[in-house]
Amino acid sequence: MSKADLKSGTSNSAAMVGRVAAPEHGLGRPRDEQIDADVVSAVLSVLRSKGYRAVTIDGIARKVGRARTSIYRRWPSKRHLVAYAVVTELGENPAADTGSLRKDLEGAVGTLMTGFAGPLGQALAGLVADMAQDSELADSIREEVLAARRRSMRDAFTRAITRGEVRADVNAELVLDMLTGPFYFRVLFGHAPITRRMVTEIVEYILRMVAP
Amino acid sequence: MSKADLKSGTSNSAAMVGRVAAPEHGLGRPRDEQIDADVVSAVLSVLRSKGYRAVTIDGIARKVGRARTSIYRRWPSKRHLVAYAVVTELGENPAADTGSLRKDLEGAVGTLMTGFAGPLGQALAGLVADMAQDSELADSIREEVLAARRRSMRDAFTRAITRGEVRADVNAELVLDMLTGPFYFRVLFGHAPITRRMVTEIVEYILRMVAP
DNA sequence: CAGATACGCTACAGTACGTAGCGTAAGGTG
DNA sequence: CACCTTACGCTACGTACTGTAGCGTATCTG
Repeated sequence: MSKADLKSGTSNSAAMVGRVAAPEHGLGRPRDEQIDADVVSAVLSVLRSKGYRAVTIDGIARKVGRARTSIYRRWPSKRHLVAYAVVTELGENPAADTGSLRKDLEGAVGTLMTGFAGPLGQALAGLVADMAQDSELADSIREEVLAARRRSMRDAFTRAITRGEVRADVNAELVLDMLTGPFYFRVLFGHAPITRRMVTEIVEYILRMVAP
Repeated sequence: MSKADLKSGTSNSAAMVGRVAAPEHGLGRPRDEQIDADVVSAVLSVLRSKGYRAVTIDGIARKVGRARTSIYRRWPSKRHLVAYAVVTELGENPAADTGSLRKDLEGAVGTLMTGFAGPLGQALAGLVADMAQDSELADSIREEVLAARRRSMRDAFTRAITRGEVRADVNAELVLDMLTGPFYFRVLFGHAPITRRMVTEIVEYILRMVAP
């Protein structure tokens, strides 16, 4: 599945975080791909250093030395742009299968932690607010930020169940939320730090919880 | 501790979600308390029906038939107003002590769930975004929305430890985040519903996890 | 009565959003 | 080569909301 095929308000089937598509018949002056790359990296840079609110279309345009309209040609709004930038940087999430539930989970949760240390962590609060008023964007973000990780972790549990390491009747959705929810919770509310130790500790607790 | 003693940007010691204080010497025309009440209830009503973004100072003022300036006289900004309204409606959180850890937790988590079904649930995403760029407001909200509940739950665990129902070496902060984080997670991302069954189930899982 | 503050009103300055129109640039196709 | 089409940069709008300021009037205390 490639990115970049979600038109302004026209979702086809699966919600996606994407750019406005360029025409397909190949006529006319082609898009300057450099602009896409520069804009995305400028957004990530501003996110890191000053947070979501500091990202403005005008500011990004000036930063990359382009016209505001060139940005609106690609993304219908600021929230789409930020979502796209963050998802692009997150990249794919390979579903690890180490044969050990503990290692599978530590891997998945570890990459989550790493992601939260970057622009995603800075952007998340703003994106969550945008999700609350744009259900289509909400679908996209749930799909591209949450779903892939959840699938791989769910699979890890399934494998562990067949190996007999985990009770067969666990509520996987709830367990996944207990496993990852605390990271989202902490990054959004800032009441406690997110550490590497937290990763091993929470996995330890989850394992104890789901043991037969 | 009474509300209403946090001036525009001047916090005294403990961060609070409050109004701008009226003068104390009793001179001059007194504030019309009716305005405070009307404004707060209008905010809660708009939160319920249309969400955080739909709350605008101008809209609230027109809805209660008052001048915008009368609102700014009481709250320095929209985010303070919304935070105040939500916290006011949440009310106090009595730390239950039923003698049973299970019941203590089900009670505390149950009221959290109930709160999320109301205006707080609608406001949370917006408030989280505001917290990210206003550290003073973040302190206030952490204190008034999270801290009281956490304290009472922490106490419940402490009592359970002395009764020998819970391992003495549990990481209370982490366990609390595993207990409540999933609710925040779901209300903010909407990937799964928050149900009454979820309350009993998550408490069940937590109990299994912290058992000696 | 004088002093002090609240209230409503109007006006303003600022920020950001997203849209529209136009001249020019840069590719394809006949 | 002319022609079509689209991208780009620019300028100008229109909209929405924020938060502040000044002023006349209302309402309290002493």
